[in-house]
Amino acid sequence: MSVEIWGDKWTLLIIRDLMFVGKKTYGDLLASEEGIATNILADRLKMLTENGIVEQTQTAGTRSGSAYKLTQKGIDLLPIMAEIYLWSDAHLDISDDLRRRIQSIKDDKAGFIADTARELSKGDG
Amino acid sequence: MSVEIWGDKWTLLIIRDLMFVGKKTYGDLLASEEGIATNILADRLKMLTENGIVEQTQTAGTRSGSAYKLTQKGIDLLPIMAEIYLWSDAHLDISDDLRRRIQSIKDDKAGFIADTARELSKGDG
DNA sequence: CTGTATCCTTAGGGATACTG
DNA sequence: CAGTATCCCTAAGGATACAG
Repeated sequence: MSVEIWGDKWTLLIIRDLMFVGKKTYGDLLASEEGIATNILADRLKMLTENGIVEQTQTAGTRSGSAYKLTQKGIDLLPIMAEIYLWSDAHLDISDDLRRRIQSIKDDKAGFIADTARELSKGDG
Repeated sequence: MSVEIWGDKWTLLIIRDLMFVGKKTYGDLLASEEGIATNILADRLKMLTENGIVEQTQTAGTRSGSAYKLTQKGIDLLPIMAEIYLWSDAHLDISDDLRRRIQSIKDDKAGFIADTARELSKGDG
């Protein structure tokens, strides 16, 4: 039951950041609000890459594949994340800001997922 | 982002067992395929209870509230679990048996969720 | 900036004995 | 059967120095 992904705090936060927060680089992810350690971040990115959920952008020529992005398999996690947010909205004490952003999921879940997925797929190869 | 729940392997498995496997008692849960330790199980059940996701059935008079069940808040996790299963079906190497059971979610997700929720709510007080 | 390597500490958790 | 209490040990992970 994909416990590797759902049984780890940091993995979840990385996916969130790549999916919704627009983070792309190692440095972006490192600067997460929660303060992940460098070795942990590297370890999780490796695991996610090995599992085909994340990949490094190869802009062929650009030195260092510093950018990460979700693969289609990773993008397919969107419905799960959306449901997690909806549940959080209903049952958790969250910030007004987050609640406002969740409103767009409530307004049109399918649309939100489709739009976000399209955005994440930009420039896929 | 409810990292308590989604960042812990055992918590996820307990919810799964209560939600889909029909387990109710401490002993049932203890006998999980994955082999949870007694102290860990007790700890997680306590955490889930404190978070209002699980409650002990009080059959008023029956000694020892040995049965656990999901609260409404816990039942509301159903859409998330359903999406996790759908994702697993699409992207993971799972058993034929599990795939067969997921088929019923694919056939009618809303119906599956409604039916399961109703089943879990039986005898709520 | 993107990682890798090491060190060191703590907490998670397996095993198991024990209690109501 | 339903938990609690201990013990012990490994592994997760924070801090940080180092490397490409």
